[in-house]
Amino acid sequence: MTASRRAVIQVLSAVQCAYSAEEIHRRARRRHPRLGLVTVYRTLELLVQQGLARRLDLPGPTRYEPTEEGRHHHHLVCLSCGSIEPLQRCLIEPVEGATFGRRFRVTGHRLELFGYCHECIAPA
Amino acid sequence: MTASRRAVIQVLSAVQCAYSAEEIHRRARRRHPRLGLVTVYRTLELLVQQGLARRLDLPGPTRYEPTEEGRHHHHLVCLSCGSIEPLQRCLIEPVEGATFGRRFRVTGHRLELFGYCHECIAPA
DNA sequence: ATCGAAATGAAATTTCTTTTCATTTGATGG
DNA sequence: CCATCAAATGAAAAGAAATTTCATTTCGAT
Repeated sequence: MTASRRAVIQVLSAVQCAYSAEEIHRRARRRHPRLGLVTVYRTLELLVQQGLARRLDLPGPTRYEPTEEGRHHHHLVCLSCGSIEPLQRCLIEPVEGATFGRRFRVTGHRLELFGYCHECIAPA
Repeated sequence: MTASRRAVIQVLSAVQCAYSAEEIHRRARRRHPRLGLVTVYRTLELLVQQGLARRLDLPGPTRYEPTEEGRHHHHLVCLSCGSIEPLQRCLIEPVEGATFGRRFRVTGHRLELFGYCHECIAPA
């Protein structure tokens, strides 16, 4: 456990929803200025493999968020401005552990709802 | 309507599930060999905006598929080999048109199930 | 056929991510 | 407390995916 990792982990755990590696880098740098972006990528990769972070493939850069118990949520992605809001309710039937299709064993899921955020519906 | 677009549209409409721009390019080239990858990107973007294609952000390159009525489906993404299978059943409650969270208006959704495909569970 | 706007393709560029490699760090045992 | 050494780091370079630029071509309406 190095200072670099600690900085990344600290920032990520404070994230509620969907930060890009660059955003995490910018924030973690405040604590640890010599931190390289590469290390952020490597640490995030590590956390994903350990199940501590989730990776979100959305339009634009890959985003990450912590996988805290009891904080399962989905995402509302604005098609106009690209903003992302969490949606606490889970809208799907439990699928983890189930088997589908051609004997495909499910271990996780990801649901994104696309549409238009409040700002974009009613511009200031 | 140009020959290039026709080639891309023809290939895309034959796709059932999740092709990358490069794959579409390779196939469309068989009909129209001077077709550039750039035009494939541009045409796919156009089709997405017209609601004729759906864009899938998954690990790796962005994938595309036609949005044919009555063919709504989700994806089983193998975490081991990266293969993608369609899942015809829709597991979520209808959300199109509904409003969630901070007055977010939903127009579409995307569900991906992650896990391990038959091949990867029981290697040959 | 002719014209003009829209579309095209090649090349260059940008964005995001990963690899390489010399240097630094930190846990471990003396 | 310090020496050791594998693991981790960061800078630079490389690589993948997607976009922009711009001169040329194509389509379709005269």
